[in-house]
Amino acid sequence: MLTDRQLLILQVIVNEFIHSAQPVGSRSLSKKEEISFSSATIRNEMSDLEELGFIEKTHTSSGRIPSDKGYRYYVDHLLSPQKLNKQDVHRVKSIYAEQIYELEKIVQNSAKILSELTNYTAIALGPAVRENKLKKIQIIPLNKQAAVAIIVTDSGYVQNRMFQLPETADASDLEKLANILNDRLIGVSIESLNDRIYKEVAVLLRQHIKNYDFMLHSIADTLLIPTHEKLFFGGKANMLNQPEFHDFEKIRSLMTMIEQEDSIYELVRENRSGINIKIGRENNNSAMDNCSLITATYSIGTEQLGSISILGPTRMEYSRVISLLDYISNDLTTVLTKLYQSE
Amino acid sequence: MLTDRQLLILQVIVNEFIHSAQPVGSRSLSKKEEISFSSATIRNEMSDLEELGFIEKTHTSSGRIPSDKGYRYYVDHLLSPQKLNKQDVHRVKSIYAEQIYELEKIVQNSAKILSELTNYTAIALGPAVRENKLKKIQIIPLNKQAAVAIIVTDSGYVQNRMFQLPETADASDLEKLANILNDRLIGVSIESLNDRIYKEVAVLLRQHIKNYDFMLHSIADTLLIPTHEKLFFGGKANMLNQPEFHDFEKIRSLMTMIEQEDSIYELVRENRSGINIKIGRENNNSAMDNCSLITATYSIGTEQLGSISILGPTRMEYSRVISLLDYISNDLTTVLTKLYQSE
DNA sequence: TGTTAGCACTCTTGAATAGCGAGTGCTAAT
DNA sequence: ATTAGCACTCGCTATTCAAGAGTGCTAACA
Repeated sequence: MLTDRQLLILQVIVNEFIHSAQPVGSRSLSKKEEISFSSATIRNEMSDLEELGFIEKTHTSSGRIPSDKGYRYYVDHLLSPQKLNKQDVHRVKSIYAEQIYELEKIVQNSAKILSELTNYTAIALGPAVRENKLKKIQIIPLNKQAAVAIIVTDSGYVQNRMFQLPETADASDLEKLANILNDRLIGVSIESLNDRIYKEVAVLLRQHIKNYDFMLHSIADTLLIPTHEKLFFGGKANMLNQPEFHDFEKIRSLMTMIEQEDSIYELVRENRSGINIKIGRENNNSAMDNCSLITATYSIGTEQLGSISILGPTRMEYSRVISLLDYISNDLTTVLTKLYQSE
Repeated sequence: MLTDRQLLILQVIVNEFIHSAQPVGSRSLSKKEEISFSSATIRNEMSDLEELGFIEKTHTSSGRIPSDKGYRYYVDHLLSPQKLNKQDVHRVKSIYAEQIYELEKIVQNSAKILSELTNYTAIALGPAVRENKLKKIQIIPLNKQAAVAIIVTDSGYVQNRMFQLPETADASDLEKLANILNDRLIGVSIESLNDRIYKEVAVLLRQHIKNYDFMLHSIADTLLIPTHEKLFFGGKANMLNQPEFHDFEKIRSLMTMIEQEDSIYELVRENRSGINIKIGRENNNSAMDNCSLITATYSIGTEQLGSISILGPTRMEYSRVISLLDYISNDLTTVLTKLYQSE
């Protein structure tokens, strides 16, 4: 196990590197207030810490930087929680300042504010309606060829999707369709709508509507949920301000990765509630080797809805980011619960 | 005026630079097939072209690169239109391959495909509903505190917006509200909805609904249109692959600018129908000094709806991009008109 | 035995220098 | 009017050099 002195040194190294982005050497460490022993002692300790894998050198005679393992230890054991200052809290509260009631907009806004507060990139994973139950479905005809289906779920999420009509459809057909759907699908989880339509609704459609086949596929397609929830970003360009990304190849691979929603989704689909931290290679994505991802989940009541994450360099201000994310996600949960929980 | 030989040289310089991104010198020019005179002659001509402002040097003894003015002349007079090849056409058609009927998704998809085809950044300005007429408005109650208003415009655009309810509101109030709105607002342009509500609807609300004041503001706020139409992007990271943006400051200022929707909107809100080309400083935005923006508009019927643009380096493949944009925007107009034009 | 001072050594960084290659402008010959 | 020839310029790359920061090791010290 590490001695107290080693822990202290590790902690100071990480803190220092987080703020300077420069390898930290024994001499500059020895000048720190909290450190009362000589640079030679520090060198010995650092040598041990390196052997244990907590810190590394960038070249033979450089100062040390924390390794992924070092950050991991720091995050797990050495982190002192930071209280948000008033400006931060005020800023977070401004998420709800405008009168917004759209769930997605609130989430999107959170990502924006969070990225501004941290100067890192924020990623919000939109509300998962997958397991929501259908509360209401309404059909509005648009013209001869198309109509809109409006879906309301039990957690108050509303979506409208357009679908095509068979040539022969008339107003009464649509009304019948709406009635059948409402009759059969209310209370059904969104993810199984498609299935249910083919299994239960099909029969009824056939009885009541001519050309039911076209209508069937059309409405079933429409109610298919997308493969993943929406992603919202804030501060995509912020990483350009981090010194570690002055390396052109690094910034390119990161930016290219961020553009591919699939890979981001892969990173962010984290289910454990609370705060999750992935450091550097723990993300299993070479473009993320120099990045850490901190994720917090938000819910309505007890039902976990989505997450909000900060993507920053491994050298990120863990303490601040964790505090912010924790605060925002709790806040978000409270607000959303109040706004949307069905009585 | 320029001599034929000068035009030829200008054209070859631009073509060459577009493909190599390297300043082009007299000797390499003289080796080109289409050029039958010596490098010394070319040097003289280039000297004249430089004096006229069409080309410039990067340093005293470098080859020449086109100036903004040079590109402008090239675009206006020297461009040979390029026919799309089969793969391109096929790719463009794939925009509509999936059965999508959401206007916004089609536009978004166009931006994505276009960015992939060009390797530049695509920006689509979403449909302007501003001048659309309200065709139908529907209110769906969600819970005690909130309801959704679904707005359908005459061009088939559907949107849902949530709004808050007064404590006292009951189902019959909402029904009344919906009736009043439908009675009074159908045919009214979306941009003047808010106004009309305060001027006409207010009186009626007062007569029929208790606590009408809260309801009035709530629904009026909800129907206020956003300050600008939605923007969709494709290939934001593509510019990282352009050699001119290996300069860190350039890429940072560009990326930061792209993140600010307001400035993009400013660039893209171009009303003339057809193809619009802005080269380098013509964009009046220092982050765009090394970029050109080519914009094409799309419509439903004769009503101009939005635009789709390509943002690339000034050294962009104008001919190809123009052909693509022209094709896509026409296609888009045709498809949308067929899908959405109200009969 | 743990701590520290001292020292030789390593490596990065930035500045200075030189040679190469591509390109220009000018002049004189065609 | 065109072109060959030539001196000159500038960017690019490689090399060298010194300064500075840091390390590891050894020997002395409390």
